[in-house]
Amino acid sequence: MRRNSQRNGSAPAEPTMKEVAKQAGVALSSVSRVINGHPDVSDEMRHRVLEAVQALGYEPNLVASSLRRGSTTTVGFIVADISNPLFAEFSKGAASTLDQAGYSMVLANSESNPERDEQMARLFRWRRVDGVIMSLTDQERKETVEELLRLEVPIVLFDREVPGLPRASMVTADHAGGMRKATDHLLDLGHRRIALITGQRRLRPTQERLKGFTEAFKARKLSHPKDLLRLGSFDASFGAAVIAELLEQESPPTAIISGSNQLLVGVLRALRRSGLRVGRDIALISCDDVPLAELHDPPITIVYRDTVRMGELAAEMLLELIRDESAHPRVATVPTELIVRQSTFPLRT
DNA sequence: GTAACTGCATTGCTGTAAAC
DNA sequence: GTTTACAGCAATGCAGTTAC
Repeated sequence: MRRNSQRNGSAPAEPTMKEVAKQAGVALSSVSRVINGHPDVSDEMRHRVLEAVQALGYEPNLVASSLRRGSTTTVGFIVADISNPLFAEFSKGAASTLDQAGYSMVLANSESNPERDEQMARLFRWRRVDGVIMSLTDQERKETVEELLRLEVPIVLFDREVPGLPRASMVTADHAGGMRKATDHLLDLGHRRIALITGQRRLRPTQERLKGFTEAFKARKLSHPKDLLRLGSFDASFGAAVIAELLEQESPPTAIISGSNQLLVGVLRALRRSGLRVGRDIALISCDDVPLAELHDPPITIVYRDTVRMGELAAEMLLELIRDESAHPRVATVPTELIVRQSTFPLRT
């Protein structure tokens, strides 16, 4: 249990606050006040303590501090895929906000495995984190929801909705609005055979995107092409398989909307295999701005959302719930924007 | 099986000294 | 005598370990 290993007979001992107090000739509580910037400390006391701190090379023990405070000043962060640039940006925004507030972030990768969502949530409960930010792979999985209910700390969900969690806020994007803009853009260009490929139907972004997609058709009194809807997964492999299958159809799509940057990879692979060129043979819009979309030749039109800001918002909302037990959970929605690039074109009839 | 102890830092409360 | 500023004591947190 002791971290002062020399007391166990091996490496050099790390000085404790008690030793600093002894060296400075003051009480332990005075050292604590100096270390923590308490206002009721004289300059002379501060000087003596800081001198002892320097002489001994004392560094605060956060484990001991957490024990006394009942707070680890740590936030757990569960992402579905650590290699996804979307989550990298989201994490960046959250980490920077948490850092400014004196909190550390512990990142866990669920590998888009719903069981790991549950395991990571349990691990964070055991670690006594002060709050959790997470992007659930399956927002309806019973075991995961039960584990989240056992977490007695505030939660902020990224783009997911789990009814019944008492202290859970949500940060999301206007997916319906973004999809409506993307669909309108393609409809304006004359496309009618528009394929929508996105994740599982039970996930909130999928439901919202489907809503925006169908509304765009409805507003023009057109029926949306149900045979071109493919809802199943955000994986590249799903995107590739679905595009290969759609292109085999008697009446293939003239335009595709890909629901994620990972799907986009699969979509592009399948299009390349089929010999179709984006922006010339088939129009393509993707969701979320990643380097692939911008650097692709031609650059790909995207539905943009500020994921760094989403991360910042998630952290701000979590800190609100951590600091104020009476604070009510809330939903923050960031706007979406269509960034038009050369991957779409007027349909030649 | 269970009570006592351990690690280490924080904080409420109290005491003391100095200033007015 | 009262107020203010500051310092110190002692209780406290909790999970693992040790002693009985």
